[in-house]
Amino acid sequence: MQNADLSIKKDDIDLFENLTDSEFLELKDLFHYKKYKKGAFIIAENDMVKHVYFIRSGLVKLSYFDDDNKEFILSFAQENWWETDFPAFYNQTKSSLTLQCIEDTETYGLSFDDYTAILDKHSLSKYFLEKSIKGHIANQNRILSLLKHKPKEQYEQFLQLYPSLLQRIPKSVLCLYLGISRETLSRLYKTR
Amino acid sequence: MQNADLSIKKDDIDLFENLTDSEFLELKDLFHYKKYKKGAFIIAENDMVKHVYFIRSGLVKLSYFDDDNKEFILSFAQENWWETDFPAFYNQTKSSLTLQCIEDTETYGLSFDDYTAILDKHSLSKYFLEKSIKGHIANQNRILSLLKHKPKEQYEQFLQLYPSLLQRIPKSVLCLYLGISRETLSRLYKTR
DNA sequence: ATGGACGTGTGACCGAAATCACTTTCTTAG
DNA sequence: CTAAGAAAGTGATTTCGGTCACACGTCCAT
Repeated sequence: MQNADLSIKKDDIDLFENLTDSEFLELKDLFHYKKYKKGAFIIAENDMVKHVYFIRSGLVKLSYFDDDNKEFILSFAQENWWETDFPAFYNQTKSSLTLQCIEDTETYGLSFDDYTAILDKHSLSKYFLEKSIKGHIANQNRILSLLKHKPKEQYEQFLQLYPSLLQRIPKSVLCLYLGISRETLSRLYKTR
Repeated sequence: MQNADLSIKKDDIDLFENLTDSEFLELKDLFHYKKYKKGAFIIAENDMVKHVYFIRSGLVKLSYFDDDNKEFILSFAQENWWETDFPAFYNQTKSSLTLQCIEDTETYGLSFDDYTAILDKHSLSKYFLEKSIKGHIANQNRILSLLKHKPKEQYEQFLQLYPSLLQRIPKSVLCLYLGISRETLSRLYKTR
């Protein structure tokens, strides 16, 4: 009924938190709402990657598929994270990764052109820098965990860092993120 | 003889490229030059991490040592990269990582306070964002490589991405980055 | 020049985790 | 409610890469 229900609100994206009302009004129309069903692809392989996506609700996985179609999960992204195939997004080329929903997911897409256009405004680059640093730290933890290649420790680190995600991600998917086989993962949490 | 030789120049750090002369003059004294010998620690374990370091010349490694004092290398940083123990830097706490020189290295240190103070000036946050995104993409490539855990592929990817580094890094150090043993690494490039 | 530290190559052995094959349990759509 | 498919558990087997042990070469520093 009310159009207001469909339009973006100031508290839909944490990016808007520090903006004045007029700054918010200036930017709000650049963020395009879209809803995806569980299993749907936000980015499919070889898509042109025109947007970076803010996850408003739900859970997605960013994956690479090798020549044998074996899947490797680069990251999970949940509420309040920005995700996309960054190499493809930045170079405006076709994706070599896929972004697929593990749950029903709501996103706000921001196009590359709009992204670059607004970066200089209202300390948005500072906002994205903070997000990026957080991601960098998370990635370093992940790398360290992978370097040790002790399945048990990896599982336990994941358990410790993201306890809530454990319930939302099937074990058969988690193992693609941890880099261990489904079977070893299955054997892990019973022998203890 | 000449003081000028000791003071920072505009082309010492790519950060200054897009600044006017007056903007440069305003900032230049915040960057503290320091020279390290090969093997020296820029950050030792449990140091307070007060600075982020711009590598002007040389090569460093960012490492974690586990309880058995086994070393894992999170990243190499060479010319024109910024490096530090980011979790410790951002929280201004003691480092759990070490930053050690593989070669004689020249750095410009920027303190946390100065860093936060100048972020809002002259689109510096945009500069750091770009650096951060590049790091993010590099990290994702690394993660993917580690997930596959095929020593051969990992070595070849490193070879492809950083051919010049291969000559500068001892094999016994490279293996700590690739997450494979010195012996398997040694056997790799002969069987082909 | 020589001895020690360091980096590297190589063989033998072993074990942890991948793979394969199958069963059981849990979901979900009709 | 039930059938079909997805997810998860489990045993048997194999294999890749780690560990151990030792040899060899090179580069400084005394």
